[in-house]
Amino acid sequence: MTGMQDKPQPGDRPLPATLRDVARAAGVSPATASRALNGSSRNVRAENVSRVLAAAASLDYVPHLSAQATAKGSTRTAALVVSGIDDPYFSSIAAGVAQGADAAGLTVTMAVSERSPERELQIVRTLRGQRPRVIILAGSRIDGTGTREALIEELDAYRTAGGSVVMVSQPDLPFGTVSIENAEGARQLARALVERGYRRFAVIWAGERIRTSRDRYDGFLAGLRESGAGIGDPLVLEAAFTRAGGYAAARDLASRGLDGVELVFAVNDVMAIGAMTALRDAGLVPGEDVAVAGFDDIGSAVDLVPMLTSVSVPLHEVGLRAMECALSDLDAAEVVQIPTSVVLRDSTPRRMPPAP
Amino acid sequence: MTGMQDKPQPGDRPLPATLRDVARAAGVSPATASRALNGSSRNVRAENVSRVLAAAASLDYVPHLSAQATAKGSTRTAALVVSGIDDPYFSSIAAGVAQGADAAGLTVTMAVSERSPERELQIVRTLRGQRPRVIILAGSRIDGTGTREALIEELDAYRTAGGSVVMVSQPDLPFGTVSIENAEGARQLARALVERGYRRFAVIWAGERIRTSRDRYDGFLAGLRESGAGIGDPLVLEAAFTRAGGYAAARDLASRGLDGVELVFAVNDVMAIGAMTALRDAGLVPGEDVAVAGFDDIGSAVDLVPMLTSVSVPLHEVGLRAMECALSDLDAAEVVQIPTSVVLRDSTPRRMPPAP
DNA sequence: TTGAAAGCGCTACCAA
DNA sequence: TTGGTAGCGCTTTCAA
Repeated sequence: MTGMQDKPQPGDRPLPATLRDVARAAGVSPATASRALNGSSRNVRAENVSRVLAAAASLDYVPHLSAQATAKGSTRTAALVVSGIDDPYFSSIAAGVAQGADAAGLTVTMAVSERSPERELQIVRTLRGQRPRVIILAGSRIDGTGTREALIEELDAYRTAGGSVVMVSQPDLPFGTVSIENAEGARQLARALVERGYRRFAVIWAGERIRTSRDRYDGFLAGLRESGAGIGDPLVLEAAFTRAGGYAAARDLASRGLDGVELVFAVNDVMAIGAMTALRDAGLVPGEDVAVAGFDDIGSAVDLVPMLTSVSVPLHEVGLRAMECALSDLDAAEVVQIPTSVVLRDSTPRRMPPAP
Repeated sequence: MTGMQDKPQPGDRPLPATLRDVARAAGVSPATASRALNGSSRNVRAENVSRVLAAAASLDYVPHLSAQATAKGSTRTAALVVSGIDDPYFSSIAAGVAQGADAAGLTVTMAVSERSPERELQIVRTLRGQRPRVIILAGSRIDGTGTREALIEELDAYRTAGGSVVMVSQPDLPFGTVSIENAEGARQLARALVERGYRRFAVIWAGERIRTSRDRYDGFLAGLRESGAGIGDPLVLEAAFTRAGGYAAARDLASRGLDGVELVFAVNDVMAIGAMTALRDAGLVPGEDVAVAGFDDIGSAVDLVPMLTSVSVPLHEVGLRAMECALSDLDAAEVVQIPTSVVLRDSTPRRMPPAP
């Protein structure tokens, strides 16, 4: 014992400063301090404003956002739900969302559903408790899981309470949607490929229950059929909606000697990338022995060999627009169409017609 | 006018149900309702628990997290700061963090600093107001920006208030750190490459001010020097810490005819990928005309042609461990080392010694 | 322009 | 085991 006092020194503040501390230090009431810090500071005497600001600075005051939220009844946060963040598709969208949120002064909370509709539903439920200003759902809808109605109900309740909901690429739900022209993009891709001379196609998709997968598949098929006669229905391979899925499907195809397929269309780029690697692993040269095309035009498409033909989707913009839609409080079921465009590259070289 | 009443119907609840509503519906006090819903429900009669639960369910009650947070003085959130989310390095870490947060029942809020230290500082400040349980900083430190002290001060205040801070790969700050063995990994890579027969190197880095860049560069240099005589100092190219940076640097190198360089080491994979594309665009074949190596071993390294030699960093695990460290409240400046390992692939084939 | 006071929705203490 | 009550930190009437 040295006789030293344990009593905190005057400047010792173990606890973060509260608004009351600031008010006291500035010699004003908490009400005035509050007004000076955010409220329309028009009605606070300039001198007091600076006193409060100075006090806040010297006390290292940081407003307690939760307290603010309870008092005001609203937060400054946006919630984003993705299937998986380590996927170029979602991380690009997330980047756009983050940018939009930042511009609007919102904090973004992110949740990962791991492609499970049940998990997604549970996430939305938790999110509701957070009272975010907006909820953006970017994961692709999966049909027939029985969670659809529950999800709609949950989101409806959220919206009724004043929140705004925006879906990315799921126009069949009754909410504002940033919709990617999946079918149309795939259709144009098919036509462009036929024009390049391809006739025998394989499509790697993720089944009809994944909305995005189905739309792109349907569009591709439509494009082929429109292209006139001489084009048989494509060989259809179902696989997981991931790189691994694309790899597995293409490996199987290769092991069967390609079945005469000239071009493999995978319904997204990561699947296409997996497919290209699988083909190479099977001793085939993508772009020469068999062409490959994808969808999304993720950034790395141009770093592949051969560069990947794809359908360009401005993913970053999709995220940004989703945020903007949410904030501009558009009509419930409004749909913003994001156009896509075909980008032909070396993975689908022009094909010489076979000798007659 | 139809004479219909505007008065809300009995079951009409435009506002979200509050705990009081639930309590009332269950015929208990708010205190009991609160206990039934979360508090150690040991001391609530079973019958009341079920009454409350039923009432909550029927009213679609979702607890107001902000209110909870103000009352309890603590939240269930974790904050993650990254340089940019659409970068495989950060999105993999983010995935790990998200998984860890999920396991701990935390919500994660994500902020993007766009590689600006000022922005990062400002983000941390805002984050503090959120009172998250943990803050994880994953962006690489940039020296000499004058924000270092301010950042430390901010984080210290946060920690004093009970939060826990974990940095990813920035062991020079006085906080818990998940440290990647950057120097050691690069050193071993250099040795392995020398062993494969390479002698003339170029290094594409992002300058000494970016800590990660410097550590990897230093390690690589050390590895070369240890490898004995006959190895000149590498050609050094500085570029942005991005794919575009790698592209630009390699383009310049190629336009100078490679200057005799046999292998280009880029201090991260995205730079290496950009470099490979630049070399190809210049008519060179990576892996044949010039070898390329990167660092991080991001997932797509095996989808490149040639497959990219790299130093493997378990990024997902890094994120997960960061979360775990934060939650296990380890000593302030504890450092968890994440080992790295060299992965040799086709982009650096064994090199035949030149004819004597 | 200002301050007192009454909340916001929830938790936690203290008696009962 | 329960309910009353006093907060948590902030905002926002309502008077002064």
